[in-house]
Amino acid sequence: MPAAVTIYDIAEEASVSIATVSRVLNDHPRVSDATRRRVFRVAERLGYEPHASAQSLARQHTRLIAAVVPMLTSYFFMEVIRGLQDRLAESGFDLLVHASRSVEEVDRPMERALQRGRSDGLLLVSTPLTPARAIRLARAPAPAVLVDSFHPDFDSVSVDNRRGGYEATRHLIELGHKRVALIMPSAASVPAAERRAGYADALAEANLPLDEAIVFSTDGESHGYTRRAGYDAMQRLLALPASARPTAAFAAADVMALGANGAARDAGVRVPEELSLVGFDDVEPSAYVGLTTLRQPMYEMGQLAIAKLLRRLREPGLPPSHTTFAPRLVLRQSTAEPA
Amino acid sequence: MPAAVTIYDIAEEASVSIATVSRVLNDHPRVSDATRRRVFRVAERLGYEPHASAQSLARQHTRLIAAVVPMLTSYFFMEVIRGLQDRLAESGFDLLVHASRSVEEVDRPMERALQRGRSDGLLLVSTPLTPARAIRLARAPAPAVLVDSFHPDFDSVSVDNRRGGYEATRHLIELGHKRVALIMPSAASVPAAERRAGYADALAEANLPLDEAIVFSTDGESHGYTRRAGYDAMQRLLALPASARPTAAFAAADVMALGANGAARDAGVRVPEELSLVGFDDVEPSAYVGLTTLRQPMYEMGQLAIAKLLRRLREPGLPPSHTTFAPRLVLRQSTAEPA
DNA sequence: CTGAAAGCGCTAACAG
DNA sequence: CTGTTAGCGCTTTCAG
Repeated sequence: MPAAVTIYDIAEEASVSIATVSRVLNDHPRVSDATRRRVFRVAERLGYEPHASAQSLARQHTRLIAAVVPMLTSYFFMEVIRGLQDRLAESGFDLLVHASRSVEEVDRPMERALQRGRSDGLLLVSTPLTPARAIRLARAPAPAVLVDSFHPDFDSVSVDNRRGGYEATRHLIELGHKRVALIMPSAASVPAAERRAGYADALAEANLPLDEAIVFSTDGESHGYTRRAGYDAMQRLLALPASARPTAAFAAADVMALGANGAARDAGVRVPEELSLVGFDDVEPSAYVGLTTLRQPMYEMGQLAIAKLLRRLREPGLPPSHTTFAPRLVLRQSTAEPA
Repeated sequence: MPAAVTIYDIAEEASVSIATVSRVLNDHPRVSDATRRRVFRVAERLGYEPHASAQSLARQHTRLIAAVVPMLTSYFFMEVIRGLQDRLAESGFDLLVHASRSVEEVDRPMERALQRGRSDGLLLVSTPLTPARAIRLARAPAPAVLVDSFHPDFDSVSVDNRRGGYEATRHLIELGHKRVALIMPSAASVPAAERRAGYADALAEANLPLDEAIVFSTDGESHGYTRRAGYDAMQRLLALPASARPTAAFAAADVMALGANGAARDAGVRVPEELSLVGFDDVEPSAYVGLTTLRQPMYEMGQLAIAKLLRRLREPGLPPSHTTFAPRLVLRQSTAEPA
């Protein structure tokens, strides 16, 4: 590898000082057109490119945005990240991705992302802001924006989970279902708990009882947002005596709905003829399978999150800005009137 | 934000020089246990953390690995990235992700990733190495490894596409199909062209003619790796007169197979009863849909790619190392004997 | 075992 | 308009 060319080399070749070189490279106004051109030509000829670390150190910022994301593999995060990327591409910032295996293990990557000189701003995705984390974030030099979670002190972008849970359940009730089950991940997941509250709202509004016997919640790693957990829950549901069996189910996450759908199919129970099913998220496979669900605008959430972060980088003094999207009911083929 | 603490602060508090502080922080052996302890305690108390850019500049490396990936959104890439991440997590390196909208637009992100002082190594995913790119990479200070593409001069990890295409087609032929269509993205895509070659191999081996009328290839953006393109291809296939219609199809990518499957369903053609279908990749939705396909070990490919890169960082002189995985036939419900 | 000092490559006053 | 000179925060000889 040929010795890297620095501004000193350019300065020498162009017979100017390094200060001048730096000026033209950062197109500072106070430079004569003649030298400007000369320096540019030399830089070009030598194939100069600035040294990122040196610039970061001198400028005291990195042009890097860090995203901390649990379980990178899920469709939800893919979409969010796609939104981030697209919005970021126009901005000259690059993306540093810190993934963790679960929501619990997010602190280490977060710590790394927060390290001095690592990045200019932080995106915390789907990570509940515990008091400890809030304190840590508050005294960090870089601003943070929350995606899919909320805290009064920080910019955030999220979705109205309670309302989504309500609409999912109401849709089922309006179709005529009197007994609708809830399949959900661990109640320790804040969004899940909110969706459950919405479920309860809809039931109450329709004067339907909330029967804990048909609320299937899952614990374990990744808060139970898995196809497997949905599959198991549906098996339990189908094991209920005919008299007690619900005619519909709201799964508080599409992955779970997909698993539940698989369990129904394996048990020979037809969806929606014998059982209606609605999910939450609208991840890609849901379209293939024809799952009715509540759509979160994941891509837009990612875009907006970056917009907010860039804005705050520009104007640090702004009060925290919160945006809550309304989830939208996407009607497909997994729901129908009860038999 | 409180003024950041530097090694100067620690040095002062601990009454030593910054050189000593630096030594204990990098656990250099030649330091007395007494001062070592003292410095550590002060650093701890002050909540010191090193400045990433300053370290990078002084050390002349970043502990960052850059991955350049087209169409980040696809499941294939997410799995690869998950492999990268998991293997990376143990290593102390962080991941810088550069995404582009398509294979063509990969040069800009690649350029950024290659900038001096940006990262220590590069992962080029699913990007054909044109001569120009090969030259660029060869004179870059950072080593690169290719994932899902090949070039003799660089480490690479890929899959035997030709063999996969061969096995997919042979599977269909062995079931008794005499007329099997090929649904593929643009032939400009190298992996697609290889899979097509495998398709031709299997046909030739069985003394079956290769009928260009039932080879449906797609052009356009993202090389046609889309659900839509698969859908359209299947529509064209189904529009063929009954006598000319194939009884099976090999789609050279799962996304396309999924789209094709949708088109069949929409046309009332049952899979596999009336038409067998096999895909390539084994992305997640394929399992939901029951698609028979050829699996690429995406996660493992990602892991291995990082392993190779870290290895090369350690031993730059090594000759290029190439690994080719054999795709594995995953039997599901989309293939059967012809009616 | 420890300190002084010279960088790493670039930016940004401050003079002129 | 341009050059000199301090840094940015850390690592690493080189002496001692």
